[in-house]
Amino acid sequence: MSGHAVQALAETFRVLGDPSRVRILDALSGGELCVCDIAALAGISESAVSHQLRLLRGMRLVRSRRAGRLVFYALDDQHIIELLRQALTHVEEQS
Amino acid sequence: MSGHAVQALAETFRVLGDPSRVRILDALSGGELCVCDIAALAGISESAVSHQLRLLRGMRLVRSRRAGRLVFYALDDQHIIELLRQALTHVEEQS
DNA sequence: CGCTTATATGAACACTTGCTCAGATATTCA
DNA sequence: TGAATATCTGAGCAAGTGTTCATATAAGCG
Repeated sequence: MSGHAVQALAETFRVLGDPSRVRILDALSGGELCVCDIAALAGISESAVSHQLRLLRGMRLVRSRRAGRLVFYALDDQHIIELLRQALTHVEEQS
Repeated sequence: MSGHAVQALAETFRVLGDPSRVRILDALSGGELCVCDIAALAGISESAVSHQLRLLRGMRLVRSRRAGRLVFYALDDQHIIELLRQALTHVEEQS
């Protein structure tokens, strides 16, 4: 495996390796949501959600769309959701 | 998704979210190796490898077997390798 | 037993991370 | 325009992370 591939792999997993981001992505797996609804569903402050969304947007895992005062976010990387799903079956089998 | 599942998912991804650990798991994907060979293949100091191997062993991702002065490590979780493989195709398609 | 080699371990340190808080920006509506 | 609402942003901080270094443990061998 090339050094670049190692870095990219680790970076991908690192983004998924945080409970808040997992919650956010899970919330978005049901469809587009505005920031305040993500915050409510994930149980995180709106500021913290906003910070994380910026990170996720930077990594092209989510995309945003403004509608008036609201900004809607949606998943923008089907592979990531596949990874989440596969890992979920893993942790469920494990315990 | 339950709170426990979120925690378990994030923990699983967090372990994979470090270049050294990715390199170690990649080295082991070819089969059982002793600590010094893992260190040489992954390009990490033996001490650092030992620390990471303890973590990986604690999470049941690898298992160890002593043979004289050597300790051989091997992958102990096929799901994790599947995750690595799937993520690898992801990062390759992405760029 | 002493010497050597392989691995494990603990402390210390630099660096990163995710949060909160305060304030900025953007948009709508009266 | 001014007030209200939604989101974003930067600074600061407490907690966590991965490494190195020194040392400990374990096993083989003379």
